[in-house]
Amino acid sequence: MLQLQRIREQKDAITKALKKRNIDADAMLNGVLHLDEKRRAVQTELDSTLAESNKLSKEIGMLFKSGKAEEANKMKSLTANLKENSKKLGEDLNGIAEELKNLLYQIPNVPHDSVPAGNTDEDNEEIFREGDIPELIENALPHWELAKKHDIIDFELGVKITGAGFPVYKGKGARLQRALIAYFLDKNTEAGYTEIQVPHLVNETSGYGTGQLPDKEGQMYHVQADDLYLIPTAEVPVTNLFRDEIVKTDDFPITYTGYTPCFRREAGSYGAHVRGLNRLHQFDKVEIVRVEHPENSYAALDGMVEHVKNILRELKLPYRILRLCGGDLGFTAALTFDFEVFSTAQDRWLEISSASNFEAYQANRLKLRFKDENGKNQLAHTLNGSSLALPRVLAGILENYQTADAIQIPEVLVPYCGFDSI
RNA sequence: GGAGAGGUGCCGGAGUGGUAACGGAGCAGAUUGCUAAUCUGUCGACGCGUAAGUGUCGCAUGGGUUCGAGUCCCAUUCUCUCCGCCA
Repeated sequence: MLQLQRIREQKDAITKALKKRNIDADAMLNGVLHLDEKRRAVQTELDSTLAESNKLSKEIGMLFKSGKAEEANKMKSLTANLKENSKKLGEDLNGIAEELKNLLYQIPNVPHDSVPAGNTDEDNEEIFREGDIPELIENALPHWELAKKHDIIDFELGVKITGAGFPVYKGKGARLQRALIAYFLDKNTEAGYTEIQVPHLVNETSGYGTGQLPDKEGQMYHVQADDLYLIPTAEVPVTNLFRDEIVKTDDFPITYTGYTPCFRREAGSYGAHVRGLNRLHQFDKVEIVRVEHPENSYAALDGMVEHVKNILRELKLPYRILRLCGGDLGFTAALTFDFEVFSTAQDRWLEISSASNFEAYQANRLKLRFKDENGKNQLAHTLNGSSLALPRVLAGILENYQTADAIQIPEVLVPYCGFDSI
């Protein structure tokens, strides 16, 4: 969430920036400022009430110690009023703080200056494009038909044992999944990211820490018996490793990579665009997460973008990079670059990676801080990106590498697969 | 799942109703050719104050009892040990 101090100091600028998300935040921000003022007034009053009653208690203690029980008992009566007041003020303070917090939870991150205004993905700004779109054979097939033809993914079987959106990978298909995971992890560790394995279920606090809660409550699978959530992305457990931490400046940059399955309810999706691998309830992803000094976070984001470019180059997939517009930007992000691979057989772009800088928005919820040169605690910046999400990479490979009777395996993956065609 | 023990600051660790010892780490300042050592201070959150300062809160979490709670009571939660079950 946004820092109160920032709202106090830059309210107008924030309102203006949030317009790029098509949000009129003026009323909410005024509400925040109003509650903040109220909260501080109540706290000041509560503090002085408590200070007085602490003082009296101390005196009573001294009197008892020196045997003056009668005087002490007399003083006790003085505390009754204070006690009543402080109880009431305490309740007020809690109520106001709660209200303030709930309001702050509803305000999304402030978009970076470079974020274009816009409503939908059509307003995203293409900033880079690379790779040749291959000439496909005649009667080229979309990946779901290729998957069936070569018997490497069985969607019906997944429906049988779980439901739609839970594919079963078979034979070379399964091996290719494993190969992609290993390849991505190797590329990331080569680039300096530390490989990590994290739990696939998280508690509620973690969900709040990275901002999935309360904003996306209905999008996560919730295990009610144990009140745990299946992770929608490794971002949640990995970033939450640093919840309530004060890191050292020397620790920067903190860089992790991890493979996890991701679980998303995708309530509300339908139609042709969710066919095959395009949108799933369970999919695999290798994620990169960084914790950075605020001064470096945008350079780090550029670094992540370069890193993902390299991988796509090696895979020889045609891709483009988009700067997301305000309307398409995630709730917690300040700036996001999406990577899209061109799916030749479907004749459309598929999002396969997304790299974002959250600035201090997540860190504020996480209480993830570092000590600056003056010994003051400051919020760090968090970033993450996929490198990469498997299903659409797989879709891109299947479609773009198809031949009349086989699918070629990209050269860099051959050592990981142990075969060069399907 | 059953029984027991426990959770104190960055770490270790004392503290059975009178307002968080002590040790160590880190940081800052002082001091001494250097390294090191020594001394002093500091350590989380939120207020008030231009500032120096100063107040409140923080002993797993949330309540309660009390003039006063780390300490007593209730609930929740996590960890450890033993038993059971088990990849």
